[in-house]
Amino acid sequence: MVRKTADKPEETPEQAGPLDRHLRDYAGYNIKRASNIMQSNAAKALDPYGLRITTFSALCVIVDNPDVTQSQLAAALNMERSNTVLIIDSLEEINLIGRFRVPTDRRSYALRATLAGIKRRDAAARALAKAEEERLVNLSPEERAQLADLLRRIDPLD
Amino acid sequence: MVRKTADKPEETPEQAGPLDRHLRDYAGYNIKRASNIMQSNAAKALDPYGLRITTFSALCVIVDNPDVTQSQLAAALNMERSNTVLIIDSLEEINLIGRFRVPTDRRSYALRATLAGIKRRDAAARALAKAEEERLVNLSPEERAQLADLLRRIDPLD
DNA sequence: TATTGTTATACTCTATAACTATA
DNA sequence: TATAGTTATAGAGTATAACAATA
Repeated sequence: MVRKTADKPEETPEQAGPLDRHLRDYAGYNIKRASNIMQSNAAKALDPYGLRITTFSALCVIVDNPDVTQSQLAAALNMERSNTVLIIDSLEEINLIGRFRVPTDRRSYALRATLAGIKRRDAAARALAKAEEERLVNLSPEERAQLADLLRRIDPLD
Repeated sequence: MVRKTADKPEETPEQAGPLDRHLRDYAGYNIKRASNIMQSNAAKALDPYGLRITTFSALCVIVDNPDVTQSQLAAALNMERSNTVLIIDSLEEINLIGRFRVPTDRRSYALRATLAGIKRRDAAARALAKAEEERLVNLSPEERAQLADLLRRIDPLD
């Protein structure tokens, strides 16, 4: 790799401002940065409960929707069916959920949370809500609702 | 793995609404979903220019800040120094940027975009802006500014 | 001692293709 | 044929530790 020497270092940048000033014009860049912060914050909050963001999300859907199938779960969380398998496996291994055969369609499994799963979800959900609360302290309730609304209009969800 | 049979399938869910209704109360969940959409949209827009999101972001910073160092770049993009290396490598391999030794501090490299790098950045930036425009068509200019402001208050940036 | 760039490594998330068993 | 779950695999992003060269 041939590397030359900087013979004429720029004394002042062409334009003032932060190094990423151009990127800040992109909604995707701002969303990604905020998302990274929220994700690492959430991961830290969930870790004491033995859950990652993906396993917590799946557990939430299963607790709230008894007998949901893996395909339905994948669709709800906007992920590939194949990627749900290991997530479900790890929740089943620690006895937070169970797979049950559906008599009327033996291809699919009905997923149900155990009592331990429900308790774990509830405790983790409270911890996560608290962690988000601390992180979003700069936003009023109205602003948080507004943020959710704007984001929903990027991702139609339903 | 012992799997039982669902002997009492729930006819109706405990509560109405989408499967992920509980998760939608979390800002992190909504941000992540919107972020995924913006990211895949951006990746598609940048692909024809031979750039990924990470290489485009780095190229942007280098074009706008001649002689930036790798450590400064890492700090600006909120990433680890070690992870900039391969990104810089790939930009250098296709001759969009160059590493130049700094006489006053021989530990660091000054990064500079080539003419081709500047042109590639400009073309890719236009394509990305257009792709975002299409994706954000449901948001007015005021709402986009508001979104950026709310996100910035989650990620203080400066 | 501290910093810059680097290498190696590992973990997670994501995406695709192909397989099986059932429908 | 089509669908549900599964397996294998690969790419990308992210994080940590340790090293050489330099300050």
